[in-house]
Amino acid sequence: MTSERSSRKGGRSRDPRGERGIPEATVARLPVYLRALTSLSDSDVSTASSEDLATAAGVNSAKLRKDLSYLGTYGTRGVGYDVNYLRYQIAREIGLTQDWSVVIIGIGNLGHALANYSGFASRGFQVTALLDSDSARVGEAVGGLKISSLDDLDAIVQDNTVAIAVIATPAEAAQEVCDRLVAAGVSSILNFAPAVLSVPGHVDVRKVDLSIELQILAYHEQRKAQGVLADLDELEAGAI
Amino acid sequence: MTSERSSRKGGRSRDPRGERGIPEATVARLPVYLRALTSLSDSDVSTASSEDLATAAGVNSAKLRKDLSYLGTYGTRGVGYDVNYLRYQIAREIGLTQDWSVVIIGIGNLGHALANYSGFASRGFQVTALLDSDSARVGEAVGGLKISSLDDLDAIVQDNTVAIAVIATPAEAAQEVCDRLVAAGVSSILNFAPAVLSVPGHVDVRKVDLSIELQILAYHEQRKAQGVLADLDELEAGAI
DNA sequence: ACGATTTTGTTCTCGCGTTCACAAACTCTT
DNA sequence: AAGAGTTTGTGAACGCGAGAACAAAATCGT
Ligand SMILES: NC(=O)c1ccc[n+]([C@@H]2O[C@H](COP(=O)([O-])OP(=O)(O)OC[C@H]3O[C@@H](n4cnc5c(N)ncnc54)[C@H](O)[C@@H]3O)[C@@H](O)[C@H]2O)c1
Ligand SMILES: NC(=O)c1ccc[n+]([C@@H]2O[C@H](COP(=O)([O-])OP(=O)(O)OC[C@H]3O[C@@H](n4cnc5c(N)ncnc54)[C@H](O)[C@@H]3O)[C@@H](O)[C@H]2O)c1
Repeated sequence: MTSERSSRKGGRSRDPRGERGIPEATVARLPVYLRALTSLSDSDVSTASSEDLATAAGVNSAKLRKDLSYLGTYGTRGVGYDVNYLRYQIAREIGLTQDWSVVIIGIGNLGHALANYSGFASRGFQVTALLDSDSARVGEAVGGLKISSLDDLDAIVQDNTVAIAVIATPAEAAQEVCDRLVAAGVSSILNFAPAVLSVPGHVDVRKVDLSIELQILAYHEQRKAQGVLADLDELEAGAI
Repeated sequence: MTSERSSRKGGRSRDPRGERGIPEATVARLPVYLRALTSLSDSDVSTASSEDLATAAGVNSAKLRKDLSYLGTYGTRGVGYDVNYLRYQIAREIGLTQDWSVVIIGIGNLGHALANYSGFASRGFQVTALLDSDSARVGEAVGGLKISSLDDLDAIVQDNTVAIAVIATPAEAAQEVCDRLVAAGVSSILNFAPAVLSVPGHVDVRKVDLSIELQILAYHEQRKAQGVLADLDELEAGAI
């Protein structure tokens, strides 16, 4: 969706190793369920039905039940799901029982916003380094961290066992930065630059592209407008 | 995708009006093709084959050809596509031959970055207003615009015939802001707040959720790590 | 003029994802 | 204890999207 699909072949179909895999579409929804469960838990709700959860997550309840069924049978028929128990199970499945170290490359407009964002830490993602190639920026403190030089990348990735990196550089620099990240051992990348990244098969790339989102909205908006015009034409043609 | 599907029923299947619709998955890729074409055009390439374009866009060439076939038959067999002609046709189809007026609500960390971003204007999206509820922020100039009060929303939307709004407020405020936008006549919303928005059927919502993206990466990362462990076990068990 | 070559547009097939619908399993009431 | 009422988990049907494969259409070389 909305985004570049993972480069690995998806699906729950038989793995070489025989492990059960969760469908990609389901993986993308689990975080939404997690958020809904956290919200319910904060309101001291201890049990919720698939209908309740589905409403909170903005999906249809059959889909939610099927999604959860890939994790195991954590519900009780006639009752529903234990909010805290299910929350833990989803968190475990996604891998949020451990903390993840994240580095951000390119501390410009967007990089600053990301570095100052508190919503990552609260979900188990610890920003451990900020990197920029601009020597004028190196040393500057942002969100409690000092900006490091890109030359320190290898050392930083090793020291913090970083698996996830965020690219917020201009598009021209994205592929080169990406290559250096991969060489340093990073195997998951979130890319904000409007560029197609090419990576080896074991590396996952996801992209966030605001211009594309706006263009998709524009397409539908244009269609709505055309519909209105067509309706007007029908009226003028005396179709009613 | 990465993102909340459009609320309208998708697909190219027969419309009540009988207009041909473009599949949602194709719509999401057209902007990528557009970017690739622009890049080729800037390098003075006048003709490109589906293979060339597919490589530049990071997709498979059969998929690209099929996508383009929904727009019309703009290629020449044995030759390829005229870069500028195709670029114009895609832009027209998406609705980029007109300019779109965009407003941003919530000018905090992220809102500032968006307001300062030049990449929107260059793709036909004109940011015409910045709104915030914090009276201390109203009047502040950001990226050549002054922040307006949320109370002026109705007037601003009317004056600029705004169809598209970007929500960058905290999650708690998102639904209320959304309701006000819809009431003012906005029918396309790009939501950055980690909240499920409920809107009437004629309004399109797309969401950009960084925490979800990171969690999806974490899931795959965890799986890779488990795979390595399993391999180690096999080794220890003398499987080789 | 014509065969070889290139490349598009489209048909066909397969697999994934969504949704419906219902039996199974649990609780609650009497 | 038994029947009524809930709610889960899943089998089955269906539609959309991806990709392989190929016929049709254009160019090029001779
Ligand atoms: N600002 C936004 O709201 C926004 C919105 C959508 C997309 N984007 C995209 O995000 C990216 C960043 O946008 P921005 O507005 O922050 O840009 P920016 O120019 O403000 O910041 C880019 C930063 O990257 C650094 N940089 C450049 N080359 C580098 C390299 N090789 N290695 C490391 N750092 C390098 C620069 O020094 C600068 O600090 C761009 O690709 C942009 O298209 C930004
Ligand atoms: N900063 C990031 O990098 C980042 C990343 C991912 C998601 N987000 C999400 O984006 C949203 C904004 O993040 P941020 O870091 O900019 O937060 P922020 O707190 O810096 O900014 C929020 C802004 O919204 C304004 N606001 C609050 N209520 C409002 C209302 N009812 N109407 C209009 N304006 C209102 C506030 O005055 C403030 O200026 C949040 O929902 C956040 O979760 C941010």
